[in-house]
Amino acid sequence: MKLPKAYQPQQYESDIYALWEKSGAFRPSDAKTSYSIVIPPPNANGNLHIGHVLTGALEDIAARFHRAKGESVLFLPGSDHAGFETQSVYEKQLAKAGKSRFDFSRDELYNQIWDFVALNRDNVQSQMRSMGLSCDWQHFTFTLDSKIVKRAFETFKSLWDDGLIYRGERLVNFCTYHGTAFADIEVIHKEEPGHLWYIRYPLVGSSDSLIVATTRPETMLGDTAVAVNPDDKRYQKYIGKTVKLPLTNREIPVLSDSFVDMNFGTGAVKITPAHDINDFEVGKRHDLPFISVIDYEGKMTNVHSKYLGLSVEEARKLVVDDLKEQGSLVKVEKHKHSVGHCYKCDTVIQPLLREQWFVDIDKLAKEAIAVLEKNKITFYPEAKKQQLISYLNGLHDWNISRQIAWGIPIPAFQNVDNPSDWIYDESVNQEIITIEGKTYRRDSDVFDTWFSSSSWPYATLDFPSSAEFKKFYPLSLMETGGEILYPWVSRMLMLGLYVTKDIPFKSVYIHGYVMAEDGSKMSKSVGNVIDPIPVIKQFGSDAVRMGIIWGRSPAVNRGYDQRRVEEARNFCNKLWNIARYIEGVDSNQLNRGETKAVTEADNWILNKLSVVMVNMLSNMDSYRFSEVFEELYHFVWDDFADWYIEASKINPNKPLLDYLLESTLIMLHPFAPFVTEAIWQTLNIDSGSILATKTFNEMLSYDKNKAKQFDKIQSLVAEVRSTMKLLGTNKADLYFEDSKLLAVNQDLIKRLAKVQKVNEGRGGSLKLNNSAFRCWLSVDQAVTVKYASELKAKQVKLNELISQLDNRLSNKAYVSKAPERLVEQTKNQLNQAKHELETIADEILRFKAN
RNA sequence: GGGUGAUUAGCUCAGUUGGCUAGAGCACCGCGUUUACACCGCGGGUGUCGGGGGUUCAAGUCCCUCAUCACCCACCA
Repeated sequence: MKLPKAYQPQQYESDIYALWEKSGAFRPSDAKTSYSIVIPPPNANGNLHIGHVLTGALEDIAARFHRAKGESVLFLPGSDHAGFETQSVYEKQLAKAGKSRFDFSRDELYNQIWDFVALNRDNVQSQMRSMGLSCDWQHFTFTLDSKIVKRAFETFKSLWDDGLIYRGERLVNFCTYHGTAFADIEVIHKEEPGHLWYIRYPLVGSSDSLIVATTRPETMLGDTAVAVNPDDKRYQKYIGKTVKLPLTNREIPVLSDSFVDMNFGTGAVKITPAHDINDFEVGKRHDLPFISVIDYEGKMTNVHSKYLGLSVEEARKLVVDDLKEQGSLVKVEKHKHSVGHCYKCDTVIQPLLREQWFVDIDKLAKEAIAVLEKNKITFYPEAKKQQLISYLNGLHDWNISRQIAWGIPIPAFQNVDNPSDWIYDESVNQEIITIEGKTYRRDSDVFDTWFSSSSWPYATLDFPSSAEFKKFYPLSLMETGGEILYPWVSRMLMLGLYVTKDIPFKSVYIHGYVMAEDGSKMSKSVGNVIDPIPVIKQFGSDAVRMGIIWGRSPAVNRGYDQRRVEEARNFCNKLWNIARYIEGVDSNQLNRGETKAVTEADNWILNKLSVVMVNMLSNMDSYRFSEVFEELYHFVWDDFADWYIEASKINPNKPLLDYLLESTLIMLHPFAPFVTEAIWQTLNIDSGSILATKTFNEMLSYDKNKAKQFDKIQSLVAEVRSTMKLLGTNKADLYFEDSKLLAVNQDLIKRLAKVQKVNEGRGGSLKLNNSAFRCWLSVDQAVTVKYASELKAKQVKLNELISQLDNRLSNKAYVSKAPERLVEQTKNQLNQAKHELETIADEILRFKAN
């Protein structure tokens, strides 16, 4: 025997992966039909976690499945520089060494992070190999590779040329700790308890005053107006008047704007255009001055010297104290409100004025929505499509400037003598350039990561003219997690449509999260992140993959469950032992040479196999990974091992066993690539070939009637088994009458049903009533008493069923409206139940007579 | 404030266009050692499909409503 008793994954996995790579098994073939997946690149800065097994396994299953269908598959791996994410990780390291980013220039920092990332990149790749991912490593792409950078530049340029990019001074979400701006989506809003301060603003030239309510009193130092609703009768007389801003000498206008909610606070709102997004809009509409009173470090600026340089919190306290002292503070209420925080360091995000590059989103979003509404892209689950549409509908212009070092520099230069003169230039390795005698300075900012990664589906394929782009674009599948539906999927769609004039992918599959075992979210700070590598070492890569995808539906979060992994490990071993059994079957047995079905069982298993194959093809088309796996699992374990192999011990058909094993290995390979290949190689099935490149077997023909005969044998066996268990005996003989099928299969039934003898002819004291045959069991008189009570219970149940079926059939509406086959089926059931009931009634009478 | 999803066996969850007496794995109970496998085999399920209402011949599945939980989005000063 070449196969040892149990499958030991550790002994095979790395050799097998090396074999695959060496043989070029993962290179796209020449086949015309193509299938493509580009991996959502994991961060290059750390380790993969167990969630990556889910995403990787799903992609790999799809890739291997399509390879087995004979398609040319491109499964492209990559890793992500992950701009700000990675910089924060690196900054934490710096902090440990007692340094900070301010100790270095941006270029120095960039180079350091480059080295830091390079250390980790191989690690991630080797982890992906451990998971068995069948990626084409020759296509490996890093998000700072020149083709990705070049694509970002060109996209920026064409957006600029088309007037879809502008530089503007707008309010941005600014983290004063990290010193950079964020897109709206990167800000985490939290509901927090706060206060509502009511402040009196006296009218100029009158003893009257207006009272405004605010949650951020310190920003009053930057107020440039007070606004009321034009329909608010209380305040109409004040519109156009002027109030005096307390704590300052400034006088500011009272104006009307319909954005003001008459029912909130006092109905009069202080307007701080430089520090509040609504106020900013009001300021623009009414042409107000913009006074920044908070700087990029979160300190007070442009204010009276007593507040200058204070933090926002300190200033708030002092302003409130001063207002109180002045008598301007009318009252304070407790108030819950939503506050934006940096998603990385939790610092309160300040809306600050800053010049940034913005993408005008309107047209891009509209086109994306149109494509979605026309169902050009299939979503799994479908609900995600509608969510994406809603998101796109509410999208604001997109700030793509980041004030960090780690990222792709923005290829724009500013005229040092004329700040409004910006030009596009790709010489970003220079800080200063001279063109036509004018000196320009490079924008020191870098692109938002999502701006460059939006091109991932086509930049990786060398858009626009490569053969690969033509063959593999749009991608067949974008498989990713729900957390990046908005930041990434939406942008790949918008910019993909803009750049390539085509959808970037045909399907989007959103997986759920692998939660911790108790159902909570895995997080580094809680320390409940599961590292897949030790689990793979313990149970094998296949077991972890199958254990994780098993029973998971798209977009449903679910805890990691090690028991599933153990079960999957057992399943690998089951498969191993099926192979081991077949290996040991004497090849000089019957039917040597010709692969065809002979017995009822042979036909039956071929029928099962073809049903599984058909279902697999259709279910994989709609990415029902778990259903496909579960069906294969039950085919292998229940049908193949428990029934067919057991039956084949009576009538061995070695060529058919070989065929079944081969077909099963091919079908299961996408789910369990290592163990299937290990068996394939060890037994040298199909001399020297590699399973990973095999296509599905042709289905053998079989006789459906013969297959059905085995169903009958199966149910007889099941009835004998359960009856004997019920009686608590393992010693019984089976008698039968009038059945050629049973006569031929006496040995088989004896073995499967575990009776002592099978005899043709009348005999035995206990009639079986479920099966399609006239059969009796001979058992001791003593145990039949127990059986009688069981029969009575069965009688009750059958009566219930019969009346149910009777009712259904006497319902005219059912008979006339339900499909014919259902009505027919119901009739058959009724007849069968009645027949069974009669048999049981006879038996009960007989027992009474005894 | 808006939106989405969930609620099915002790546990974790399937159940696609409505259609067999609603399933899987685990757990649990019993029996078992036979040409592979104890990481095994055989047998064992009385579930108000969250509550209520509706549509239909037929509802776990479609509609309405209520309850609970989870997540997402949002500029109420």
